[in-house]
Amino acid sequence: FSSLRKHLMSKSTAKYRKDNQSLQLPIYKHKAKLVQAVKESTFLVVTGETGSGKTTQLPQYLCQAGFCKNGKICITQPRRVAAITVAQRVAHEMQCTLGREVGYQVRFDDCTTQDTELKYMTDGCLLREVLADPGLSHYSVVVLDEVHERSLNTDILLGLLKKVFSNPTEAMKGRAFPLKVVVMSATMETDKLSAFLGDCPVFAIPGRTFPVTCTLGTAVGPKDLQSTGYVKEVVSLALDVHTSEKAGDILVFLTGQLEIERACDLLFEKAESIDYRYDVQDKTVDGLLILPLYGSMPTEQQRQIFQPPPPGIRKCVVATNIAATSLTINGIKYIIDSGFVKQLNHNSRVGMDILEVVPISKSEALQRAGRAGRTSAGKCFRIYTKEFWEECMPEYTIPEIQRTSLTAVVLTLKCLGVHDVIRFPYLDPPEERFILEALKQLYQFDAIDRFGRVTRLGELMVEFPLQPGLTRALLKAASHGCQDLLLSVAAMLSVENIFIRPGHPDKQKEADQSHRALAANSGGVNDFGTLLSVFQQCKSSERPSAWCKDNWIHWRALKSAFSVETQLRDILLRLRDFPVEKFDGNKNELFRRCLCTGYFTNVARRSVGKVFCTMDGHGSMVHIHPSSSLFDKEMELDWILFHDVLVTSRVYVRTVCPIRYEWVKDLLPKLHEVDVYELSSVAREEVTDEEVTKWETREAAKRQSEISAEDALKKVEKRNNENSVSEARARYLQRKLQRQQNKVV
DNA sequence: GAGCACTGC
Repeated sequence: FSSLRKHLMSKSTAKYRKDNQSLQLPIYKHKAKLVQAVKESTFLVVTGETGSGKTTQLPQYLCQAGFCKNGKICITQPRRVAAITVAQRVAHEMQCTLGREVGYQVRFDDCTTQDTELKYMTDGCLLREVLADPGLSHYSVVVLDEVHERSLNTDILLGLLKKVFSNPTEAMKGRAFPLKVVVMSATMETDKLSAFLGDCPVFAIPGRTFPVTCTLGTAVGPKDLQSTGYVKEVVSLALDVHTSEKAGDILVFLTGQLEIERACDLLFEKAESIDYRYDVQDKTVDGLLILPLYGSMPTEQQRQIFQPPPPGIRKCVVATNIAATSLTINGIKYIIDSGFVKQLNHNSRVGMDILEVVPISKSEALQRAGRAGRTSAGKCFRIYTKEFWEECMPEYTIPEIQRTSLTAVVLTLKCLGVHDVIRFPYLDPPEERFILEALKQLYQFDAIDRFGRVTRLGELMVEFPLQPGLTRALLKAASHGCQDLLLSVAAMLSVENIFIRPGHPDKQKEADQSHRALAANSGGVNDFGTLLSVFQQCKSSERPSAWCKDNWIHWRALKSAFSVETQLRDILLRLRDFPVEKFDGNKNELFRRCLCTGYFTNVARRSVGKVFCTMDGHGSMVHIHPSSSLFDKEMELDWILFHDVLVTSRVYVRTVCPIRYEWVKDLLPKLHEVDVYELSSVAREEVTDEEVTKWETREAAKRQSEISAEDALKKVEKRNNENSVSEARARYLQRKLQRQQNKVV
């Protein structure tokens, strides 16, 4: 006994010895009560601002309290880097090797072992795990962190966990020990969270941040909702701060690469004209270091941002929203907030995703301001007026689940046995038409049947970390034995843009020329083929990174495409269980036919001149984007298929491939045969066998009067484009006009 | 005749 005791004691002192830092964290005082709270209830909401130590300490407390005896403790994060860095820190604090007692799991990187007790992972990873093990049998505690960010995956996990306990499934009953759920969030909306989880207890931990004084401005009012004139304002404000405020770095929030480059140019121009001998009040500041920061920037260049500036020099980082959550820059004391953000919204009226500039929410504005108070008191200068704050900025950002396409989510839920996807317990339910649209698309892909039940194909599809359309095309290819072609194309389409297009006109020409050459080398007939060829050329080249540089291709993006391709290939090998179909034709045609199977919702036919009309039931008028190899060849085309849509001065389709009508002839009527309201009634309730027979009889009757492809065509072409796509375009044009006027002044 | 924020599997 004594030796065992000794062993345990040494374990607790060596393994869990705290350095002074963690004892000083605000959470430490609440340790006993927190552990008690977790013991006493199934759900617990823990709130605490940045600096409270909840992410690093709470899991350790639970581990020490014996929660690891039965199973692991997992802590989810919305981002990869966060999962990895937090795990590293906790492993260091517990003085153990990363990957042993403390580990992390993110896509492509599983750093855990059988013995891992604390597992930090991305929310997406846990969701995949739930698919394989709905009872979460390996875990004793599930901690959802950063819930206030409302990431799509976290929202789904939250609903699933609630559902599991409101109506324990077989999987849960089979558990040997109870599961505990801790939901951690910054202070906002905690009442709502607690109410959602059956009025569970809320535990508040004080944060350790410094006060940030905020001031409103005059540059942007309610009338300037679409204005882009704010760049000039932001620049002059930054210079004001620079010349009148004490030492401390500046962080400016803008919306995109272009805006940032323009602001940096302006800043550079003006900062050069400052005479630092006389103008600057704080004599410790001798100059301004201007640094742009956005996601597609090379990683090396991004790293520069974190270097402390030379003595006497003030750093001014001009960034996108990437600096709001993903990256933390030390030493920031001043924030300049434009009040806008670029956001991808799904529009179910036209069935398209539209990237647009919108005002940020009040909570987001607070978040931005908070970036100035991490190490000392700070100041935040907002360029918008009080009226703008009150009238144009919503309280909270609309959660992702309410503004994205739900096709993949609905399929995941269905595969988890959630039949009624409309009445699933969402913290914030998405609009019903978003769900119906998803059901319709899944039906069209043959992933679910008319009764909303997952088909064999749907079960296969859910295994792939891809957009459903791409998965569908890939599985079609696999059944024809030509998966190699689609594997690389699917990988290329699911990573960030691989074509580099620099800002300087000379280099732009050079890059465009390289890209055109790449398209021509691949046969020059379709953009999907170009992607395939780029993938193959780079992969077989002796020095792939050099090859990318020569051809203006993002090496970082291509590297991830290689990993994705390997992963997809592994999944395909593991499944192997799909029907094999014969096809006698050439490979090029087969390739494009497979694409049609996944993209028949993205088909358009040329109507007048260079304008194409989509066949998705909305009849939107679209143009081929100038970056496409088919641009300027429109008159030779009839039917096309495209990967995505971009709304700017026109509605553009990108990544295009010519197809033949015969290939989609049998698929197109699918777009019109199913009535979403029919699906809706099916979606709401479990279907009995009796009902199935009833439906099948009806369906048989329907099939006789089935709508022909030609009818579908006529139906679509009648519609015009008076919808929100043109609204979005009008907004873009207005912005452009204002930008031009701004330039003239 | 070009204007793609940020995540994630």
